[in-house]
Amino acid sequence: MVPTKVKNADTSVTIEVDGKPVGKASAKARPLTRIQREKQNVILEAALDVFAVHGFRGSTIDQIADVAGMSKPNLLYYFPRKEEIHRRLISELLVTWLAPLREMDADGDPFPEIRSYIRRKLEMARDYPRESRLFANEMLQGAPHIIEMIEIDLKNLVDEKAGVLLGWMDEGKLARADPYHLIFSIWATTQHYADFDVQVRAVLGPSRGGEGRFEDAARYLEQLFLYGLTPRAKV
Amino acid sequence: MVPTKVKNADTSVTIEVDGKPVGKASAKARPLTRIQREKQNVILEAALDVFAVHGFRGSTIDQIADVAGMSKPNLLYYFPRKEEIHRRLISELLVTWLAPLREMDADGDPFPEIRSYIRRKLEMARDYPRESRLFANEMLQGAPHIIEMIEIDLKNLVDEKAGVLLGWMDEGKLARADPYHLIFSIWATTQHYADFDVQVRAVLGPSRGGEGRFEDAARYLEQLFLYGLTPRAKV
DNA sequence: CTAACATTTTTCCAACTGGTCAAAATTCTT
DNA sequence: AAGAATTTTGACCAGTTGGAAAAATGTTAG
Repeated sequence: MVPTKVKNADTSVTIEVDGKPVGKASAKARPLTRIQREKQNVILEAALDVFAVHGFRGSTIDQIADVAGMSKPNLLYYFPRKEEIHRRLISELLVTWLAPLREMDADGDPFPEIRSYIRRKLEMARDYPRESRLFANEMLQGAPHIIEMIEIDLKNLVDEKAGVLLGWMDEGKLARADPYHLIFSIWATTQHYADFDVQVRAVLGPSRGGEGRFEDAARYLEQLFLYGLTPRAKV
Repeated sequence: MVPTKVKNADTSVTIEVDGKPVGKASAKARPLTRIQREKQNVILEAALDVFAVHGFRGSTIDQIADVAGMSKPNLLYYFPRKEEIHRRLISELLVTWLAPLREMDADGDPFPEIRSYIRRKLEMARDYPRESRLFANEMLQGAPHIIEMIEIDLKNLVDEKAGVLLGWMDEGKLARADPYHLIFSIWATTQHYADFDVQVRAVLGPSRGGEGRFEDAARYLEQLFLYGLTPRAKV
């Protein structure tokens, strides 16, 4: 009874015995060829385009293959199922997505730290809007594919950073406020510029809806998080 | 050549002449029967459930019919096409959605006004999360069905309210800040609790993720918008 | 150059999709 | 209670969808 290699192109090589899959065989997995690496990236790029707009169910393999410039069966040669593509995108995403928060440094001072956290998130909204929308789509659906990661990895990270924020508050360097909702409000206000981009642009109009809107947003948010909207004596 | 009534069940009765639709005939439209009103509502409810999670393309008539507890052809008797259902939901939505902002009163004082605007939006996130998600889904897709309404009605309303905010700033009752981004930040922070509900709950954990989260959010946001995060001497 | 492997294309399929239609069942009106 | 109108159902259809299989074509290490 000799195991049979069924496919190589996919990252996760499937091994069968008597026609039944017996799990990944990392030992047997060959290194990806040049073409495999390139094509997988092309596909993931295309899939990001499509999934970000239509969500998982609303996207079709045909659509993705079309954007990727290849035939559907050819695409399926690299990712044997639609879910596989989505899984890859989503899991890569979470790492990238949490990076800015990870960088928030307990040894720094709260305002520079929060300020640059907001900046980084805003830059991500500007430079990676598709990723933001992919994430938003997943959330809207109840995060079916990443709920455990959210409940464990994300929660742990946020718990830790909430602790950092509380520390700063104890030192009197930061106003006392719910650290969790503080983090939520940073997420919300920054990702809004990616997820609701159409609305933002439509409301700002042609004159103010250009690239400058991110600078305006950064300035405004900085003020909001620093001082709120209470008028101050003199600036 | 006598016009023929083709359907009555739909709100928009179609009249045909020689088999070609010649537009709505509000004159001929009979009042909806009891069953029609009831069933249409059942369908719209079900569709809201489904569309809010899966978006337009990702939702199927079968799914909606299933949730509505009727057969697909029966559902199609009331709404002859999928788009019709979606259109109805979306257009009803926009009216409801803008109501809280409309209520912001130029003659009031800025802080009570902004404060209750935030409360109202937060209540909507709590009580109408499906509507919020339907809206978010539409935005993520680039608002294909409501772009003109966004560009005209919404923009006009926001322009007007931005004027109100600027007025308050001129009077020195409100810190000078970009009024458009101010409004965006209220939208973002409040709708976040509907659209990213899973995440919020997962991060807060069972202890703090209960219904109380909306009260916590309200308290936090109030502080944020009022004073920001700069520590104040004494509360 | 060629055998072994990787890639691509062609063809196909079963399940699902949005939607039609006529007949049957129900409800309403008189 | 009967006839008319409305509502519901079941059978059906053409197009789309995710995916399988195999043949055809490319690529590359020896």
